[in-house]
Amino acid sequence: MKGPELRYSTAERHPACLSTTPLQVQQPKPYPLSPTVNNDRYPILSLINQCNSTKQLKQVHAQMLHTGLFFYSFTAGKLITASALSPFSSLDYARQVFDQIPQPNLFTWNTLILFLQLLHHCEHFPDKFTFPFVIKAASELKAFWVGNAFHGMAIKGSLSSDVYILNSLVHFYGSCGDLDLAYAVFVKTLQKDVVSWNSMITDFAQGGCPGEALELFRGMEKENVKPNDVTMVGVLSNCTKKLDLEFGRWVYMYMKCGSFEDAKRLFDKMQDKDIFSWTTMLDGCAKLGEYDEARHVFDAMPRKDIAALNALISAFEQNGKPKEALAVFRELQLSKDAKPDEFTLVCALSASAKLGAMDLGRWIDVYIKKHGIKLNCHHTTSLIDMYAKCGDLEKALEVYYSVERKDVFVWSATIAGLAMHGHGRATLDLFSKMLEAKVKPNAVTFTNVLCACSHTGLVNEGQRLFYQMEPVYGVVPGEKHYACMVDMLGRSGLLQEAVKFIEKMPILPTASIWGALLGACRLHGNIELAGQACSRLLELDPRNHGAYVLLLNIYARTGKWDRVSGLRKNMRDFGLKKEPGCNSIEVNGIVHEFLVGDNSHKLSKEIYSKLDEITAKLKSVGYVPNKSYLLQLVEEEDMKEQALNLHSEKLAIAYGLISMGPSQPIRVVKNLRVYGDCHPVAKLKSGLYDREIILRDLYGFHHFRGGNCS
DNA sequence: TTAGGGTTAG
Repeated sequence: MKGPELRYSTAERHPACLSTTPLQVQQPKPYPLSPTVNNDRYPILSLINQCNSTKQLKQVHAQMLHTGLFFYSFTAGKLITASALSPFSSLDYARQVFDQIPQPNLFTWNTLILFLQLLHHCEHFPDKFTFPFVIKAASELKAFWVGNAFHGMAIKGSLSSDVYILNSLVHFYGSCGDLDLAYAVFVKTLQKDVVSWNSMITDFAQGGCPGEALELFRGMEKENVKPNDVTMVGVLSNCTKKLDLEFGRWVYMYMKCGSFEDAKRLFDKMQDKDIFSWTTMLDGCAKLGEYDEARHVFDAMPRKDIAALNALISAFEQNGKPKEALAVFRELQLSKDAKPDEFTLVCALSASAKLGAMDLGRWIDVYIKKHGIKLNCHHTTSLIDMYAKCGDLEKALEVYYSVERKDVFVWSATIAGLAMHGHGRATLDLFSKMLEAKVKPNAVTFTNVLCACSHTGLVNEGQRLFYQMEPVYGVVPGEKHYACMVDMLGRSGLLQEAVKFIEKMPILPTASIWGALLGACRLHGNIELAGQACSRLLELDPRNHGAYVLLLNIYARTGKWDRVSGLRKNMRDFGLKKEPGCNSIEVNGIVHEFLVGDNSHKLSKEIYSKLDEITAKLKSVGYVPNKSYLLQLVEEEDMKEQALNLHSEKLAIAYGLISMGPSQPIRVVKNLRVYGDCHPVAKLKSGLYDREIILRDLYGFHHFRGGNCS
């Protein structure tokens, strides 16, 4: 909200404002233009410089409004500087210019306006205490020309060796994105203090030059400047924010056991570290995968607030550890010190979605309603995602219909929900509605839509959309989209088209693209092409277990036993092991996990006797295990698993049958693909026990009801 | 007087 009475409130209270006739004071000459900013790129700047009357300036002003240049802070800033500091200056006009700038930061603008008034009305030249303030204001506004002019004025006022002013300028040029100028000022600072180093390090870190930041970080050590918490927090949080993990890990190692007096100890020794520093440290450790260290930091925190808890929960949640995330959430639920806030709820919902923990998800939904928390788009998206991933598409759609505000995240989550439940047409319809609502789709939206087309055989529609992505919607197709297209063509049997598509792609094929082709070959039994795709896939991803197994199968089937033994040797050499199949089921808000042949559950005995009962029942209705699945599996482990009827999903379903009420649907989440005879068996079970069974695997949902699969 | 800083979704 902006209003004139607010905007000028500070300025109008200034005694100088009582004067009606502006004083004419000698103005400093404009500082020469920075050599790194090209005047040709902004011809308007030359025009501004050439003006020698307010009338001319007004003409330029009008032109800037017309072309939109007025709405860039540095061109607008230049206009303000020109109108306020030029020989024909008029502060009233500068104010008018200021008045037209949309949503200015009131405080910083007021600082500048006050400064300009000071220049107009005060007979003393601003001193070394004035400049850091106004340069800071210019930094916040990223008003290059304004700050640049201050730089010139400071030089003119013989203040250019003051370390405070120089440090401010380093920060200023950095925040305007001019690292060269920032560095030039930094180098010229003769008596650098820790703030000088920190400013420049931060400029580099935020300006996308982590290498230079690190170099400087080392430079501090050489110069015997002791880094402080600002150094550490700045460097570490910048690299984790950008997920520049290599850099982050480097810094982390440096901190942990590095040569420079051990920065970790520095952190431990810091006297005045506040909760921000602690949380940054915690977040940094967690994001770098040092969970034990993160937990350690968390436990050592003298005071923990909700943000610290959130940092821990979200770090677990986003690094494939949803179970650990929910464990922390449970601690929070039990503790009286802190209450979950909107961040916590979003993280916990997301973790519930990943685990298929619908009881907890529903609890959060109720919590939100009970506490009258107004849904924002983050909540809405997470709720839709949670219900969809827990298998309750109706509930997900209910949330979607219940909210008015829908951003691209909300739309994309709903589209993804429809897609994962196999509703291709509905996905496309929703996508059209999204366009009608004038919400611009992004890369993720397209991945979801293309995925739906691929899974439901809507090849023409998918292709049409894919080729519209860039020209119509301005979304450049990425690896995932190309992989979707390969999957779409391959799945529908157009294997040669898929190969041609890969050859013509403007990007180099990645492992996931060969993986998509491989999947299609498996589906359509094209052994020759599968062999080629496998080889390419293994070149790029030599540790891909699935590709090895498939290639082994191909060689075994075609009798190429020498190759089989060669591959087996490779696998042993690489120490490759299959990712263990794991199924989870949530009962009364607790997620139980089962591995193959698992007997660690406390009700293991009951589960296995239930399994026997199920097997007997299945036999009695004439079920015969399909041995053909065995032929597809070369690995002994898989054979054993299959032969012993101990697939982990079977254990999970058996547990569901003994522990849940007869009307409750059994929801099982599998970390891999549902395969073998588990699908037909689950179908039979849903009929025999009159239970709804919902199986989620890596690729989507299988709903079983009354002996049928949707 | 100057530098920095924590947690959220598809």
